[in-house]
Amino acid sequence: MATPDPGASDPQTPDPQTPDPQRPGFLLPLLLLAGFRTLIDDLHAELARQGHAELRPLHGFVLQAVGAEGTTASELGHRLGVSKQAAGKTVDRLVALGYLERVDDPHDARRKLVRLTPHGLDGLHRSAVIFDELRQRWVAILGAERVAALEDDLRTVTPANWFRLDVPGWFAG
Amino acid sequence: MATPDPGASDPQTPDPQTPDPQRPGFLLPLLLLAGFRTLIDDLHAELARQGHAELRPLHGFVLQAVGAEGTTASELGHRLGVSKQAAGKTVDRLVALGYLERVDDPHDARRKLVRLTPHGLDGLHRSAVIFDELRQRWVAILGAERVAALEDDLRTVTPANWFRLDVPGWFAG
DNA sequence: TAGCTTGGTCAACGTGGTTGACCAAACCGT
DNA sequence: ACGGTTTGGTCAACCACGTTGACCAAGCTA
Repeated sequence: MATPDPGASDPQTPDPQTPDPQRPGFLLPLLLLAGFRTLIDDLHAELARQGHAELRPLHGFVLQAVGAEGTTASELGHRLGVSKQAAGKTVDRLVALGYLERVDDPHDARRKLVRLTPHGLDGLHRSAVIFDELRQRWVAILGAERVAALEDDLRTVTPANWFRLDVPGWFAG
Repeated sequence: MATPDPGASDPQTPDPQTPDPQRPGFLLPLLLLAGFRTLIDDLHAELARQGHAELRPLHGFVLQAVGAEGTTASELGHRLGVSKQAAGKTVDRLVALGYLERVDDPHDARRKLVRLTPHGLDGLHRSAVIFDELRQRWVAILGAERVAALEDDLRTVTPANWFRLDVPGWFAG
């Protein structure tokens, strides 16, 4: 690593030229990511202001996936599209933060129910409210039709199974 | 293709079927993320088909950020919005994969230029082509005006500095 | 009862990020 | 010319989030 590498001559290009034409395809994913991250960043800035500074970007979706009724780690992994081990580790972290709790299932000694604590329920409700406010901010800027069209268009070009809408608990509370 | 989902995206239509009030704000970030990930997944499926199975989702943007002229790890971190250490580790991985190379800067013994190898250039060009094709696929589904409107709207609601358009090398080929 | 399936956990590892510390080279003001 | 500051790169430790594979206890079923 410390050995200098000879042979590199004339890497200097004082004239920054753009040889290729514009690639519009590169912008689309960036804009989608920017829109997503803008919402997420604003959400967590506001959540931190409201006493939930510990919540990481992913956690809100996990709380949403757990839902008011609770689930198991395996089912949670299925809902989130990750392995049960990954879901279990995420649950561990949220338990340590006080957002989730594990309780034994009296009907099945293998299962351990994952439930929202009051703190977790509070965070989930606040997330929903803040997301609604952020969407309203977009509506105020773009107009309701444009935002609705944006959502409709994205729903159209997105595989239907992306959201696992078949799984109960999503987007219902 | 577009499955009409009554009440899911229209806050003006009351849907007595759902117990809780609709939280439209939750859908917006998910749809944006779904659109982004759909593009990225399709890109990498196609890249793998074209001999770039090793490229991970992030790497295309890194290659784009490096650009044809090359940069340093610090500058790369600035462009990507991460620390110079993180950028350095990402460069390490891409060097190991044969997409980037490090050469000493003869004008400044501290700097180590990061440049695309021919393999990296090939991957970058293929990414650009595939992204363009994916955007064309969206245009075929939604129409050119809707896709353009979607991009315009996202640009409007996104902080201007998100893309670091001031930094040379971005989106210029 | 025997055997398969399911839910949870542990271990090892990979990727992508962070801070803090440190060093050498470059820059700059006296 | 010297000495202090800035800059570029690296190392180390750590964290979040994901993967496979192995394993075990409990439940289900032929």
